[in-house]
Amino acid sequence: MPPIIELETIRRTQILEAALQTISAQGCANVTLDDICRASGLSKGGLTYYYKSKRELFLAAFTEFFERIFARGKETMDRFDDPLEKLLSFDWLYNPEDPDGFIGYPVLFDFMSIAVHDEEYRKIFHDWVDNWVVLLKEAIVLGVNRGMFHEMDCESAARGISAIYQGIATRWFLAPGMHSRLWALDTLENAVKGLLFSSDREAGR
Amino acid sequence: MPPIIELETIRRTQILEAALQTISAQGCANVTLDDICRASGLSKGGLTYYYKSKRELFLAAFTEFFERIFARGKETMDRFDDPLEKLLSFDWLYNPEDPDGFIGYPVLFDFMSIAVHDEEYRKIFHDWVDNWVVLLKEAIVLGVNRGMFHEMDCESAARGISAIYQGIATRWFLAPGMHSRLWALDTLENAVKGLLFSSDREAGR
DNA sequence: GGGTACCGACTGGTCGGTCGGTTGTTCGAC
DNA sequence: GTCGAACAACCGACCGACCAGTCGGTACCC
Repeated sequence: MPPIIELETIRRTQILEAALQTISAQGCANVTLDDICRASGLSKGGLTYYYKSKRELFLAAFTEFFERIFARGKETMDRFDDPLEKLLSFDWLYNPEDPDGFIGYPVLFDFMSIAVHDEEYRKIFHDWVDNWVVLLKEAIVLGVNRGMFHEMDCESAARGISAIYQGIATRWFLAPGMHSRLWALDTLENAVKGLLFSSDREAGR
Repeated sequence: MPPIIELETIRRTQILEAALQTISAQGCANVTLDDICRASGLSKGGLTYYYKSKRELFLAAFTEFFERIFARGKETMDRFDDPLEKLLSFDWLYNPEDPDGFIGYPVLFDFMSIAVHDEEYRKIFHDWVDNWVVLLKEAIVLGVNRGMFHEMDCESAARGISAIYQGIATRWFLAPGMHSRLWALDTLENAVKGLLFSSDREAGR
């Protein structure tokens, strides 16, 4: 009788989880394979059995990370019906109590600094951004169709909102003493409204 | 007769320049002292003579970097009289031809990913952000005094504008194919106007 | 007995830091 | 005026720590 869940699946998620935790806590540059072995409860040989190289493991870990964050975002967004509320539903990003979100920042920063010099990493980043854009764009189109927002280049606006989220998040996370959760939410709302309700905005990019 | 410029000053800037170029091109994690030696034209011994450790050298390089960028921003901003124009004067950030700005992105990304796990780095980041905030806040206060913007918490708004700049810049740099210069400028303008002209914005944070 | 899953000692390469040495310059003693 | 001591500026071979990847083994199952 085969096991209900593939052992391989268990091990791989176990390893990726350990990798993400370790990367988040120590930063990519300071993570050794031995660290991940310790965190995952496997030996070096065991690790190598599932991931042939450090690079392969890291790429898998980051991919897993982006999938998780995106799933979380989509899930939260789907809870709202109002387009504007959908677009502002990512306040869990600015919640230090939130385990998913908070652990993610160090991972994201590490990822981006690597992506600068690495084509394959950059590709993952692009895909991730594109996923967000599709999601946000749907909400914007919905708002336009309902007459809440005026006509606009919805994709550009979606990219803008996504970028603004990240900019605010960066400050909020790296300098929390000076940037409160309230500041983050307030700034986000006004900036997003600036994109959606600006009177002189044209449809062209 | 002593030399007109201190030799030490020449060497130190020579080394820091080499370090920044190398970091920008290869990424912190891939930079060795030998790389910087090669780039600066000094030997390992010569390097060590001026900077006792890799960490000390890197901290000095990053500090130098932040000073340069800030000086550049201030200089550009001072050219304008109109407060709104001042606040939108950083379009050189979104110019791939600009040597200062463009080389800076990889450096900034590297810096932030280290700052996550390093108190001393984080301190430098905080100071840098604070400098920007002071600068932007002055322009906002000016606008409020002239009656162009309504009353608001000028510091919060300054922090918001600064964060938005960075968010847009991040996307523009890391995924240039999907985020044109025009998109960056357009998004920036609307988001900033959202902060400055929002009707329901209160003075409290 | 062959295959899957895993172990952990070992190795080879890399890199930050060290250190003995060299060159050139200044300056006081004679 | 010159000798040499002291020092600043710099060189580059070397060392030792660290670490990714390897590989011969083991245990268990079919």
